[in-house]
Amino acid sequence: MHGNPNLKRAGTTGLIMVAYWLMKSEPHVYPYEQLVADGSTHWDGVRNYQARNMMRDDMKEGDLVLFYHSNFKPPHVAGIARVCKEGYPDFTAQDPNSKYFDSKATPENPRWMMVDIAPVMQLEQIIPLEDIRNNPECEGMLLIRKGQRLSVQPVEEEHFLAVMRMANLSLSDLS
DNA sequence: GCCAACGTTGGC
DNA sequence: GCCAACGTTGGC
Repeated sequence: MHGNPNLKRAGTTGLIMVAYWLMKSEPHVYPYEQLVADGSTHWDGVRNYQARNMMRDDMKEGDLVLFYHSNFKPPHVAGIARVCKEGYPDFTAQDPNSKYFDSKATPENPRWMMVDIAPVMQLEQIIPLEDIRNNPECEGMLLIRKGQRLSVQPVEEEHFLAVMRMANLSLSDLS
């Protein structure tokens, strides 16, 4: 039960092993601009076991993240982020004053986990969901699978690179 | 605002 | 362990 056996962590540069993710945020709640203003943030409030498991087991420091704005017209990728702190307990689950409070979460069994992310680059032009859906290079991407609603999801390298190309970016632009 | 898809809960 | 009911997600 440890780690995702399907997760590829192939080294793009041959030196640094990076995996890719997509994280959804509602811009009315927490937009990419806020991540830039904050410098980094803890990704609290995820209450889905699949997403939790990925944050707990699979997301590593330096992994790259497509920061996605959901519940917005149009829904879109707004920027690139990176994981800057690996999985640790989501303390909001143990805070009775938090809207994410979960009475089953304890210090011994925190139940929910989170990672920290930091901004890497805001896209000069957002990439709308529809453009991703219409891009043959993005075929098979979880984001555009019917019924898919995971707020944290793995992204294959070829798909990450395809989205980057849509933004006229390459990996070297991120360093 | 609608609603399909999905995850969780809880009775049995 | 099944599954109906319910709540949430999130595109449209």
